[in-house]
Amino acid sequence: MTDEFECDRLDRRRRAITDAARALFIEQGFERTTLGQIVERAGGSLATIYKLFGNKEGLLDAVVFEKAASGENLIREIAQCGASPADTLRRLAAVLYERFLDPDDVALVRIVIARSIDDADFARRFFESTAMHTRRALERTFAQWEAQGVRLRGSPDMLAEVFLGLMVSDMQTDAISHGVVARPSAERIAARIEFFLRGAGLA
Amino acid sequence: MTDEFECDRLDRRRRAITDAARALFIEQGFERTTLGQIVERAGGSLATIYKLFGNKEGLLDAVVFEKAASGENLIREIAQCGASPADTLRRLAAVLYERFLDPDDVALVRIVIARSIDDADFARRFFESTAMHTRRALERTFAQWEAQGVRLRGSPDMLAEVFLGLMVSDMQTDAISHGVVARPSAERIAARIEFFLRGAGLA
DNA sequence: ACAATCGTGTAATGGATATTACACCTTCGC
DNA sequence: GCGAAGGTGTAATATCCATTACACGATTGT
Repeated sequence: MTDEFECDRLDRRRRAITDAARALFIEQGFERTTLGQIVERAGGSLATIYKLFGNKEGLLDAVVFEKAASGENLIREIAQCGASPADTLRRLAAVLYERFLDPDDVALVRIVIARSIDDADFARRFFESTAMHTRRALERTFAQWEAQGVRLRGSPDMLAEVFLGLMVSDMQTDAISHGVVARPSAERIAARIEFFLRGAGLA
Repeated sequence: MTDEFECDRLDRRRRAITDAARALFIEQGFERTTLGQIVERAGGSLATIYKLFGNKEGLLDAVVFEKAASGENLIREIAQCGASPADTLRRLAAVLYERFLDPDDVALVRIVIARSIDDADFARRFFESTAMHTRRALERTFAQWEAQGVRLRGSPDMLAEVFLGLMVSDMQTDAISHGVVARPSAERIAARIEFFLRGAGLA
């Protein structure tokens, strides 16, 4: 009896392996994680990993890009709710913060940065498939508002840069400081958004 | 005849080694750089490295913290020129950008992040000895202005966070993206400062 | 000039781990 | 049930590099 979730045994194997690999990479980093540990946790065998992913780097690739769904859709959804620009940005900030401060995400970013020392192209692809899309989507949103008659102080691309910079710098600080700095409180985040709205001429 | 710049041969040796190590770390990263390469470039021998630095990590430590002079003094100097808050911040931004976008600095930050996966404490010490000092110095500057009667929108610590966030996010983006994103033009930077001044109620 | 101190060059040592090879055994279609 | 296709577990292979050991030669103070 073939379960519909098991139609392809290889798919299940692939999943089990990437799940185990992701967990181990997040715990220990890429270099410290041995293929042996992955097999130990996921079952299966070394040979299967090589068959499915080519080599260890192929496995990292699969892990990183599997969850690299960009914030693009997120932004589009929230932007199309029809709320005022200020409210839209407030809601957006809350959602993006949640995402950017997720410890697992931060750990993966750390890994991408570390890996990028040896493989610059890897970092570029990652950046393109995540932050770049998010930035462009936000830029389009600002441009759209402007086209609808909203007066903005600053160009859409500068504003997108700054807005994301305000969100992301905490994640990046966290990536560097490894938890020295407490994550910002809700009040602190709110204060930043109001700051942004003033700067952009929206409040 | 002992040259005054050569009073201690060990000091010269130490310098030659850290110079070679820094260059190689920046070029190739920490892991890929072998002690053999360092000896090859600096002369001397493996035994000397172990005598002076204990082990490979000790050498990285020396390299990273030797140039980790914080932006603290910089901020104090510029803040005490007596210019208006707005002009002080404009000048500060120019100087900090110069510093944060230096490719060698970015490469070292990448290395610190990579290393922090295995040694969280290393990252913490780095962060404390650099960004943390800069942040506190800026915070004190804002507080001082407030004490002198300047009206600010937002608390000194929130403003310091945001100001540095605006400066630093580019460096960090660069660290991640490995040069995908063009570094901001002077105009772009200027636009950001004006944005900050509006947000802080200084313009 | 002398001897002791200390850096130098070379050559082990030792451990870790990605990658491959190979001989079983399980699974699935018929 | 049967046989082929393909996972599985184990055990090499092969390399790479930090670290240590050691014997030689240079430098310095007297």
